[in-house]
Amino acid sequence: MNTTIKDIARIAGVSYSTVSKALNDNPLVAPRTKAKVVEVARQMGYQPNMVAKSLVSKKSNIIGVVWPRAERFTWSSLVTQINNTLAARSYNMLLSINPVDSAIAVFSQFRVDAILLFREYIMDNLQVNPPASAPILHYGSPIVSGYPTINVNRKKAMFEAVRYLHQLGHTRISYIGDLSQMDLTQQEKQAGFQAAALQFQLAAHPDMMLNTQDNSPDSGYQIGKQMIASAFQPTAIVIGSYGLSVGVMRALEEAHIRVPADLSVISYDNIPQMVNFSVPLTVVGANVECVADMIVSTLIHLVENPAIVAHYTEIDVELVERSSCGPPRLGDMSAKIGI
Amino acid sequence: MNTTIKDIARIAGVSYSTVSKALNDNPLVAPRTKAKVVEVARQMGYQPNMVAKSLVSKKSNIIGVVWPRAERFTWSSLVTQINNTLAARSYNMLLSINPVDSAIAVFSQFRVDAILLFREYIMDNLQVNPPASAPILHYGSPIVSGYPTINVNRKKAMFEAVRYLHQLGHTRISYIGDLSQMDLTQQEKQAGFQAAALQFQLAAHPDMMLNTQDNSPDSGYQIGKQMIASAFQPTAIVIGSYGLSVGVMRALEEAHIRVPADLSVISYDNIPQMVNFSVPLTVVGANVECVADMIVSTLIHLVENPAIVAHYTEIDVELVERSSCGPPRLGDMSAKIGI
DNA sequence: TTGTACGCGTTATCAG
DNA sequence: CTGATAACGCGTACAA
Repeated sequence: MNTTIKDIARIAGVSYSTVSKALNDNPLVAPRTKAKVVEVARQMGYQPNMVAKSLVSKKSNIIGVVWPRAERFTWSSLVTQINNTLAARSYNMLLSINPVDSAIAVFSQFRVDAILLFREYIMDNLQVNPPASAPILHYGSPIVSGYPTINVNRKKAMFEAVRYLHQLGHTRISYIGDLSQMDLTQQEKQAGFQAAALQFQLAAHPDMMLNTQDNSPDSGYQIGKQMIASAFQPTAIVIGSYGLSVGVMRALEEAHIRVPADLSVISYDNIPQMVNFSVPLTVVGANVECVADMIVSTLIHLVENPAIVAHYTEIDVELVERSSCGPPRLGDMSAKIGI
Repeated sequence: MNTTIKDIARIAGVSYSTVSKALNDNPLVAPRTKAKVVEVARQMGYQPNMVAKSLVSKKSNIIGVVWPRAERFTWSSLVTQINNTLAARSYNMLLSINPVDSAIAVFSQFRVDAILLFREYIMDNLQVNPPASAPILHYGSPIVSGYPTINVNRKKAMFEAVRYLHQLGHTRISYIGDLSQMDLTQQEKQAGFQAAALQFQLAAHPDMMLNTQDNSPDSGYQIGKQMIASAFQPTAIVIGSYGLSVGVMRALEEAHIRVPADLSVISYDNIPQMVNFSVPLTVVGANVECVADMIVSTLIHLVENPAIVAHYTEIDVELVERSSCGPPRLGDMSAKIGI
């Protein structure tokens, strides 16, 4: 049995309402009484029952996070960061990797203070029924959802990636990414690339846009080989995600294509793991700490301000220069392969 | 304002205790009444308040997981799996990546039903004070902690890895891993390797055991290069973790060492990502689903059985054969003659 | 079969 | 300053 304020009251010889006050730094209690109560509580190993606390205060200090897939590497560092930032503000995090609807239902039942919703696919149902009992913050998708939304400016990220390569002198640039219609975040990246291709008058070619269908290393590997063999022969490539980069880099190494001597590579996803390639990758993407800070402060704002109006916040990206990009090579790729 | 059973009672024209019964499939309520109540509840979008529920039932249906580091990839698939298994048994998971003590304190305050404790380092303090209000299950460390403990038999894993290589004909085998004294799980692996080295009379050499100090790809890379240049020249290597393998494989590729033609490689950590190397890695380690199942059922057992006795459960490992191991290269066959 | 009353551990509002 | 007492939403003996 856990000790309660009533137990403390009995031992300390006061009423339990006095104990409550003493333990909550309520000024309406004599310093001597307070000291005594605190001491007794300490001795008895008292730990406040948050369950009872939330029942009366209607606040749980828990943020529910709907996380579709924990294995998805790119987001695990973000979730970690969010948890840390949340802890610093004395909130706790309840994770669910169930489907959106059921996850929200569970969170509603536990009366979390707010819900953070990671979402990738356009077909995930957002019509929550019955409606959630807590404000929802939506992350990871560029559409207006009726909920407050935070999104990384992926379009701009890709635009900047191309601009960077263009400044280095590249004009034949390929895009390797998931071009499917389902995932809006992928579409944004694609759109950013294409806008830049137009603006900087890149060489156009049927094999310029390479569709991996998904973000797995395996698809990256397959499409990487396809890119190497294609007629387009780009001098630089832009890759849509970390997972794809893993596979593409494998394909490149197998074909003994040197990065950046033979081919410049830039990838989306600004995460530390990008250093762990045979050549550390230059990347574009939002800084994880930035995103976490933005998410957490918005979340807390949502909790504290009862009247929430839907809004859309865009997070800016940064380009992290490492060793995978350089000027275009002099001859073409096939000439180099013999070395 | 969320709807409560009192609201439902008013609309349905019954008392709220009847509502409670109807919603909990209590047989002491007429089918007609029950149907009506259920219908009203549905229409009003009623969601039971788990907070109030746990206050009275003293059960939260939450399992707290103390997770030192979410970035550590090896465990993220395990956590995912545990979450799924838990959900199937209608439990929820509260994650904390805070230090052990504070994480347990928070969980105690939320009155979680049980706590799962991932722990790596020997110096993490386990003397929880004040004591946790829920049973603790300890995972990931071979020592007896006073708590029920589940542990993977890493020693046997490494032994089997060596046995496998030995059967393939190898006698000069190196171990690349974290040999520091702090982390008991790493020590177990090392001990398993050394026991096998003795049993199978492997060639001994000062450069046989290579200490990476940690499990980062970068250390793997450095030590990998060191191994390549060493006087020992093993025909096979055993790697202590996924992270290290990432770095070692990079070093191998850079040096144009073919796997398994020039060098056989086997690694600890039985996770799907092991396929995503230039050559899919043969591995040893516990099956993640197995571990998750064991952990979850033990957890639930702990919750349901009030009197818990400390015990120690060991999980068996499996060897997953892929393409990174073969017979020693020809120049070394002389060593095999004696067998 | 249904309704009443109490308790779970807290906070908050009043009297004293 | 301190101590009753009423919520908070729900389950559950027990009474009707």
